[in-house]
Amino acid sequence: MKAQNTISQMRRGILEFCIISLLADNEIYTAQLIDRLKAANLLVTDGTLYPLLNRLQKADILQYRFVESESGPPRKYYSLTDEGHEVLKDLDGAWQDINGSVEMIRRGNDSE
Amino acid sequence: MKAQNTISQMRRGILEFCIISLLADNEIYTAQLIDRLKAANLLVTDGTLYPLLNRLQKADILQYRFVESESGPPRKYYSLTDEGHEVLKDLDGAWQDINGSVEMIRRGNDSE
DNA sequence: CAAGCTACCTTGTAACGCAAGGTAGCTTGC
DNA sequence: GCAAGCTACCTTGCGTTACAAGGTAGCTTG
Repeated sequence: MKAQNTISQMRRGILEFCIISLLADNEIYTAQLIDRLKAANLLVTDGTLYPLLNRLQKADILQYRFVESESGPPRKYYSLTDEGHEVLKDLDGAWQDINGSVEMIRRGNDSE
Repeated sequence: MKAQNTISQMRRGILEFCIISLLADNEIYTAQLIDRLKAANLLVTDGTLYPLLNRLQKADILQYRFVESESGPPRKYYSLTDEGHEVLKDLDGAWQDINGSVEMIRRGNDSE
């Protein structure tokens, strides 16, 4: 299917947005994040996620704390910083704008 | 603004989709395409567009014909191939799925 | 104390958008 | 009839990113 490349690209673009959204009100760690994304049909591997989380953390958008597990090594639980919440607001607005743009383009064609 | 990188990434992902959508019912050339995208708040330069159009054409999604201009060099007017229309259907479905995923993630947070 | 699981991280590859620079057809002014 | 300038198309080099594959180390279990 030739659309596949394009579709994964569309997904890529919103991955960061989804992660930040998921962390807005929850303190979760990587494996949970992957599960949540999977539940929303956004497949990701941990090799994608770890660099991304580190990048966002260095950008002061995310913070984490180590939490010891009952069965295994400690986990990094991530949450948004204050700045992260600001960024989320911006992204939310941007998402709605983009949505509007796409709707405009899709509808524009039908009438022309 | 730290959200800017992420926002351009979101836009990138849908650029190809928007281009294919714009060509669905119109035969247009590059400069017009840029104008249409600009009208929908999606800024692009021609350096981005030409390689993209060539790629889509090689993938049999787009076709073009040269049309002589009244004032200047001839223009490549692009349109969708039959396969391009198929791809568009797929992309349209994928877009709605992604939209659903994002909505699910955005709402999921409010209630948890 | 060894085997196995879980969690975190790194490296190498390929794709892409974009800025900058380049080529060539066509018109306009002299 | 030719030089200057505009328009349209295309290429190159760079930085960023997702992803697959491979690696390290804590913790539990027999």
